[in-house]
Amino acid sequence: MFKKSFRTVGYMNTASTPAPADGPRWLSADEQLVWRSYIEAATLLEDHLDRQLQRDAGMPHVYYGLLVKLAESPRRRMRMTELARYAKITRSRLSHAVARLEKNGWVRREDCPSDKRGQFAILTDEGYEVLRRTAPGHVNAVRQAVFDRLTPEQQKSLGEIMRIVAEGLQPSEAGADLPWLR
Amino acid sequence: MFKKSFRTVGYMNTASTPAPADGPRWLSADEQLVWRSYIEAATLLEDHLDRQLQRDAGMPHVYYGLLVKLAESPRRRMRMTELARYAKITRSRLSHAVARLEKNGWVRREDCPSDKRGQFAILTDEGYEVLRRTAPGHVNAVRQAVFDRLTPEQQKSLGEIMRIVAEGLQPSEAGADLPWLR
DNA sequence: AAGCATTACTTGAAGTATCAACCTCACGTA
DNA sequence: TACGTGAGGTTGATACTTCAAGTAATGCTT
Repeated sequence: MFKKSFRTVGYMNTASTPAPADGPRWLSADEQLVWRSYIEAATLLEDHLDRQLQRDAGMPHVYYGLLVKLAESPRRRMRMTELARYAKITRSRLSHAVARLEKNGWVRREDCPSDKRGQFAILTDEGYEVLRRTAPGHVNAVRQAVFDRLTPEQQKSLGEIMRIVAEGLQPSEAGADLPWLR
Repeated sequence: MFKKSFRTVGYMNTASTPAPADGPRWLSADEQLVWRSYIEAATLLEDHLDRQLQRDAGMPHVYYGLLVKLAESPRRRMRMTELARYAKITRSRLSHAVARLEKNGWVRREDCPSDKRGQFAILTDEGYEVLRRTAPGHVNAVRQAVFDRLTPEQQKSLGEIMRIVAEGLQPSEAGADLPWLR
């Protein structure tokens, strides 16, 4: 004898009867495998890169990303809110992060002349130097973990897929699920 | 006149000369775009699911994953180390996590009879109930963010890609880059 | 020009993650 | 049996993230 609803929690419904039309749409067995692979890879990858950068550059991956954005910006500076938007993190998180990077001497702040509420985060020479010194090792880690293992088609596919997912989650779409407000 | 090495930090070398054979292999423009899409999507997605679950289930995504693993295990229990390995997190992190889930009454610990060092993490009825109640909403969030936006081919491709990346980062391969020790 | 909602950003507290150090027990070996 | 090594797991300090609440400047509206 079987329990009536063996494994109906988590992601999958393995009961023999199909879910009711108005009930939850569980993930299929295939979808579930895809999702687990994604979670596992994403977890391992973020972990791996965090460790690599913590060891070689003395900062977590997100912080490294902030320095990169600044390095790519004109005059190596960016408004706090804009930087937060680019890095896909909250302004609060950025505030704390910049505070820490400032302590390291890798970033400094400067008031925005045209908007007295505004702040620029600016990559210092020292910060640039850290980036220059550690970038090769980091790129290498990314290569080894991702690009060297994928065919060109897979790389292309990954790009398309992630672009779609990212677009669907942009805060710009925040109101898109509240159509009654439009 | 151009600076000699414009933008050689971060991920890309945009200088007109190719990198020396023994120098860092920067990401190509295409690779860079793929990588940014990945980082953005992964950041946004993890954030989105964390918020969704924090709001609806009172716990972060990782913790939810632990409950799911336990729910799927025989007798709803798993040894700590095994659970950590499945969830791709460190034992230390798991220890802290289980301590918190224990406080919530969703998990309890039990000594392993055959190995006095060992501990089982066990999903309580209350924990199971939380899962049962919140799983539909979570699956829905995953669907909306990922599966509903991808074609079947893209889903398949995503699964393959992430499986490859995950495999490359398994701790089991930890010694693979130390061939001189074999 | 005086409200008043909004934008830009910061702060502090509480939650979670990481790292190294630690304890206990298991197991092979002498 | 005693020793040494390693496995299973926890702990506490420190770092990072999140959330809610805060300050201050902007700009619209009347």
